[in-house]
Amino acid sequence: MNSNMAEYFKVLSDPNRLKIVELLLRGETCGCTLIDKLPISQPTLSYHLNLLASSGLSRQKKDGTKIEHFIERDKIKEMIDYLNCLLDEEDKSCRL
Amino acid sequence: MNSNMAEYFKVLSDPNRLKIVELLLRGETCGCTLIDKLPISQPTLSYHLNLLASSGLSRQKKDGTKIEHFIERDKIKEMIDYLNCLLDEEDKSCRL
DNA sequence: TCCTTATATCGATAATTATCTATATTGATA
DNA sequence: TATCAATATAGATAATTATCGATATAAGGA
Repeated sequence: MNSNMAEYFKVLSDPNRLKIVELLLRGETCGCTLIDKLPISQPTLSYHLNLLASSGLSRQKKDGTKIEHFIERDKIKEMIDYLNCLLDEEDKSCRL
Repeated sequence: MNSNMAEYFKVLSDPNRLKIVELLLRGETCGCTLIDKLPISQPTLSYHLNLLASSGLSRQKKDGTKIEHFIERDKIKEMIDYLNCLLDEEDKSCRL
């Protein structure tokens, strides 16, 4: 169960990337609007958005010259399940 | 709310450190027993255990020559709350 | 007091990371 | 086709990170 977890946590471990995740989950979809809300350059934003996608935590959809980004909510849920599992002393089926 | 989150995620983002957290939550308390279950040297283990404590995710208690380590379960709960908050579109009180 | 066990510190290092500027590519539109 | 907007790539870099071996410290027990 924890196979990908360290990697997922790593994705959320950078403040700017975490902010990006928050914004994507609050309605933003486009790098072109994210860029104005972050203290980073466009190439750096591109780097983060790619990292997000290649970790599997987001999915991309091309729309003309734009790219729409969507957080994979199920992956966040997996993280929540994992953490609950960590805290759960009873559930032996909770394979770590 | 997300003030410490990136840092907490960073603590869990290293596979060996995550394993340490799992072991501490499954009954281990001592570096001296952890060391046999991890593919790292004693100084590296010491480094991770210190990082864990200085992030606030664990607490230490001296016991003679040993040191007992305890995960702060409330901090893990905070992480769960934060992630739930991320996914929750309704709750406006969920300040990110 | 010496030995043993647990832990910490030092110094070094290879790898990774987040960042930048400059430039290229891609696709839509005037 | 020339231009513009969005994104990507290249190349460089400073900072951070996880790791090690060697050694030091601290505390308990024979």
